[in-house]
Amino acid sequence: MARASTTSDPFNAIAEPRRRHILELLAAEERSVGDIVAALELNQPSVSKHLRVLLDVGLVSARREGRHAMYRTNADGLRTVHDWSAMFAKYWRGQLRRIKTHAEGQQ
Amino acid sequence: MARASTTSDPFNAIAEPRRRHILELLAAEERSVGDIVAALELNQPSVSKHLRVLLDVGLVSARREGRHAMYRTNADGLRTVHDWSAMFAKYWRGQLRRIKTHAEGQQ
DNA sequence: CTTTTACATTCCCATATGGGCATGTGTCAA
DNA sequence: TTGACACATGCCCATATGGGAATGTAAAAG
Repeated sequence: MARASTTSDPFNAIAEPRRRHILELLAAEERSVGDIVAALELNQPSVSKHLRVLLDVGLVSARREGRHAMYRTNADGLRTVHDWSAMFAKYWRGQLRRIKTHAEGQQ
Repeated sequence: MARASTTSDPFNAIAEPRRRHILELLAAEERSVGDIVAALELNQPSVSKHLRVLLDVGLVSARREGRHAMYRTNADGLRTVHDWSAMFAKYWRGQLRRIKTHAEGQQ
């Protein structure tokens, strides 16, 4: 078996740095493919392919406006990632330090 | 170009479901390879390879104890993932609902 | 209808797996 | 030293890319 598909889940989809950039770019505002191509330094086909992956896994939504394809990040799709990583928060050193600080404040 | 290396960053490393399982398993307590093999249903070589990837990217630490190799999750390495995904929190529908609820409480 | 614009797909190919199996290595026991 | 035990690596192979280039397609313009 090889590596799992990028469209199998959000974790695989965001493994690509460029896809993370795209998600960051489309988080605040809807953008056309051309805007993304201009913002990142990628060829149009590459951007379209990445958007396809993100669309398949549900991390972006698409809308057609005339000749323009408008994309937007579906932030809810990233809750899975956030929740998973949050499980480890209590083991962070910073967290322990915070707990320690809190405990010292109690004295 | 193909997909980036699994050891290039935490995002690529956690793209594998089995590696996420391993990280969950080793988050609370240090464990030997044999324990992990028993806990997950994987062959020993597969587990060792996944641990190698996690070690290279810094998501686990290893220690030698006699014939046993003890591994433990380095939770700090997941802060990158957590922080990144947290950027999208303000766009969550649940978050908006919470803001709305909060606003209603203000009235 | 033809052309241009804005994307989406397809092809080709080098690269990076991840699993199964075999083998090498380090450590403790006899 | 020999043998068993616990892992780590190496090999082989099917699979899934991701980029570049070329091509297909939908929609507005002329």
